[in-house]
Amino acid sequence: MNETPKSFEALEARITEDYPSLSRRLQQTARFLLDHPQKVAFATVAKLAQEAEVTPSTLIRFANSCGFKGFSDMQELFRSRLVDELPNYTERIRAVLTATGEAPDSTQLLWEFAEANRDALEQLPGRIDPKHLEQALDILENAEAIHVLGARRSFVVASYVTYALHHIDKRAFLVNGLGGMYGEQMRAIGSDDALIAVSFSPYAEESRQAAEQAHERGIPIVVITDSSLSPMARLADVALVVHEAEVKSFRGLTASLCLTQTLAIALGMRKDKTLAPSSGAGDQEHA
Amino acid sequence: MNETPKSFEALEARITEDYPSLSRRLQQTARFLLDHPQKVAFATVAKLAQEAEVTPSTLIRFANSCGFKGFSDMQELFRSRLVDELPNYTERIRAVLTATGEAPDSTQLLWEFAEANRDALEQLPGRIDPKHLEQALDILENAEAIHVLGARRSFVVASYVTYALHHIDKRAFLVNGLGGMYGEQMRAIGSDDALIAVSFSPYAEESRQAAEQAHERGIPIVVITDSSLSPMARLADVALVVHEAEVKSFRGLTASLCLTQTLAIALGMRKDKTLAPSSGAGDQEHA
DNA sequence: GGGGTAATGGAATAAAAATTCCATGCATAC
DNA sequence: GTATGCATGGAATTTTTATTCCATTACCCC
Repeated sequence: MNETPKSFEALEARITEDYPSLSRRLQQTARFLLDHPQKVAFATVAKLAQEAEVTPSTLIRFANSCGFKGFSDMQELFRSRLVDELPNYTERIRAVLTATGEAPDSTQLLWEFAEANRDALEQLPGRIDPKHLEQALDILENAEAIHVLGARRSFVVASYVTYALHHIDKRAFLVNGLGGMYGEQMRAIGSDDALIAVSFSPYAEESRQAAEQAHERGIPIVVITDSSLSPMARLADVALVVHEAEVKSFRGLTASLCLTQTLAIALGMRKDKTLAPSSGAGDQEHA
Repeated sequence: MNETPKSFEALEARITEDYPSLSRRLQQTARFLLDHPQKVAFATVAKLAQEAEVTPSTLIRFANSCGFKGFSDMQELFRSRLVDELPNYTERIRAVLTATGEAPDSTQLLWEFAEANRDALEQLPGRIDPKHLEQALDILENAEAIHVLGARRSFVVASYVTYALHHIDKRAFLVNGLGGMYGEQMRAIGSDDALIAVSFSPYAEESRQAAEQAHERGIPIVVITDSSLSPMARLADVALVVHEAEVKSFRGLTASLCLTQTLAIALGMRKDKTLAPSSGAGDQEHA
């Protein structure tokens, strides 16, 4: 047996290394521990065992297999890790920012971005009108298939929406303009389908044109954009307006992703409710 | 006796207020608690008593005098402080959630997602090792061009990275496997280039193979993944591990996006510093 | 200075938690 | 099939930790 890890990082490395050779339950334990170091620091063996869905014995065995005398011994490392971390978020940013020269610029930046995006997310739910959200869901629910349009920065969101829709078993197509075929892809939209158009400033012309075309055909359109003044908004049956974080003139996407994630899961829950009123939406794995 | 404090802040206020009227030992205890909240969160009554140079009984008495049922009860607040920092937000969610019938499910869900993603973002900067971040930037800075690999859910992140890199005028290519040409695209990577591989559970086999191939060729690899147990992690020159929010078995992407955003901008700032030391990174528009 | 009151320390007790141990299950090799 | 070895769950045990209680001390008012 190797020597026992002396720091959290060492433990992490050790677990990573040993992982493949561990038994099923011990692997399960390993994953839980690395995924929830926070909880491990505080909770008791019994509580953790319950959460990780293993028995207390397994936790102890795991600790032993890492070379610790017992679970408590291992827990020490999880705790020491938290002690190093500063308690208050804003304080910590300030600490990093003022200690110029010590912490690298990149880490300061990471704190700034995280904080800015957190702000954006905090404001998001309050700014979205519940009525609009429901209307969007109505449209999507009634659609035979959903086509998703988004260029440049919006492409990221569009591809995520498509991915998420697939996961709830909703037919979805990403209008990606591959081979310069925006027009062709848009014409392939059936009359019972719907369109989700994502568009952020500076609004890509090709997206606008494509959306206009769909609008003329009477295809229902849900627009996700960053301003109600967006040229897309007036084409929309429902427009969802998202304010993104901005750091160093660079806009984030977290709020939009959060919104689209919600759209997809809410849609999934509606489907489940229709099909089997008793079950939840929790049956897609690792989505 | 007043009611028991429900948050660490409330407790702090309460102690401050009561302080003058406390006995000598209790004052001593109060000072110790406020000076070392960190320790209080973790240690046992006996240990703390020793450190504070009072007896265990005194600690218990103190907790009781603040209105708690026992010491453990009070310790809860010291712990919760280290874990979650905003009771306001959670309260708001709960308010929305309990007012069932009024707000539609979808809006509740939006609040949940926003909160979960905020959590993920809160933990992100503390979990990323500044050294790793710098190493990743070193690799990217020295690369002639950067290739970005990511399938399925990771594709969203990969395409965002590519987009962001273009915006800081770094040559970037998205390895998208279009036409089933993963192998071909990977072989097109030059010997002075670098690879960013994004991979989340369930780890896509095609990504692993592609990364393996690059690894054998000695191409520097930066991996962005959700667990240090990821099969990609061992191929990496630097592995950045991100914990994403999870609601209803559906994982978010906000933390990963935030991290990649940071990588791109930090890289941009380095370039600017090299070219014209006086200016910042703020010259790309609406990126 | 004496009697009372509140504070304190420490030992005894109760509660909770960690750990051990064994019976059972499961898979694999023969 | 059967036997063997490791993995697992759960109950029993031990250890640790929190709490209570009471004897002692310090302080204050009379």
